[in-house]
Amino acid sequence: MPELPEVHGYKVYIDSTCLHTKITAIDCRDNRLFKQPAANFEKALLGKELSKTVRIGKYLFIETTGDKILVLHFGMTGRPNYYKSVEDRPKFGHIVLTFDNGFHFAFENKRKFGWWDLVDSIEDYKKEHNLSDDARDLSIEDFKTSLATRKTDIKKVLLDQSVCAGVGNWMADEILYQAKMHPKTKVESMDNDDINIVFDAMKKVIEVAIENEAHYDDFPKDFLMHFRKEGEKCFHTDGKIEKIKLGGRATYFSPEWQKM
DNA sequence: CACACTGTTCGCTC
DNA sequence: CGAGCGAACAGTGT
Repeated sequence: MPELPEVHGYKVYIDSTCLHTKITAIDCRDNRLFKQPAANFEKALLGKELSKTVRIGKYLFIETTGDKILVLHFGMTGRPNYYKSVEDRPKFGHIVLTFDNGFHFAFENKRKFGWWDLVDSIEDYKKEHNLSDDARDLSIEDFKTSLATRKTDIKKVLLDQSVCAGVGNWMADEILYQAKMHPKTKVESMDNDDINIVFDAMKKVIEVAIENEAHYDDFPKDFLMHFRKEGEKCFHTDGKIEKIKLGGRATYFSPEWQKM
């Protein structure tokens, strides 16, 4: 669920709610969501303020007035929720920060694949975890360099966070639909034009999704998201949408529209 | 009820 | 060392 456009929305949401207010409490119901001992988070956050957010792909870094930078990953089912009264704590709000204005920030995470970490440097973290530049800012040169050494299906490569950080399963399908390219196209078989087409489609999908605040219903009519389901009708060909497994993930595409 | 679903990480092979 | 692959992870929804 939360891919680049959603996490972008979460960043905007957090920027407009949680910054520049002192943190007075932190509560975590399940320490497995913490990549470090809970005491580290208390030490790094209590009495501090969140000051600035930086998003790279699906990772959200939150700088603080303390020494540490908070890293949030929403996993597959995460979202932020800023609320006023204690009884409004959302059901899956497993981690909650309380601010000295009385409001609370819940890190909702239904399936607990999300997590928090603490780091000293965003740049170091990006290097250690092999994250590319955010797909929204990625240059065509870097994209081409990444693809040059790859020998597998284009869809799998699009999902690689060291190639275009932020692209997830639905975006990869949408990018390839917009690019009229079969998801199993081998990267090594793609020529320069093919790569440019996929790159441009990626940029288009990102911007359209962000403009529409990742609200799929508002996407243009020719976007796969409206019929991304087995047996549905392709907007262009009226052919049926097919479902296959690629890299262990459900992949939807229109065989008549997307050629190898 | 068994399984699908989602993204990252780990362990393994080459 | 780096690419590629598949399993593991959690737990709700179907």
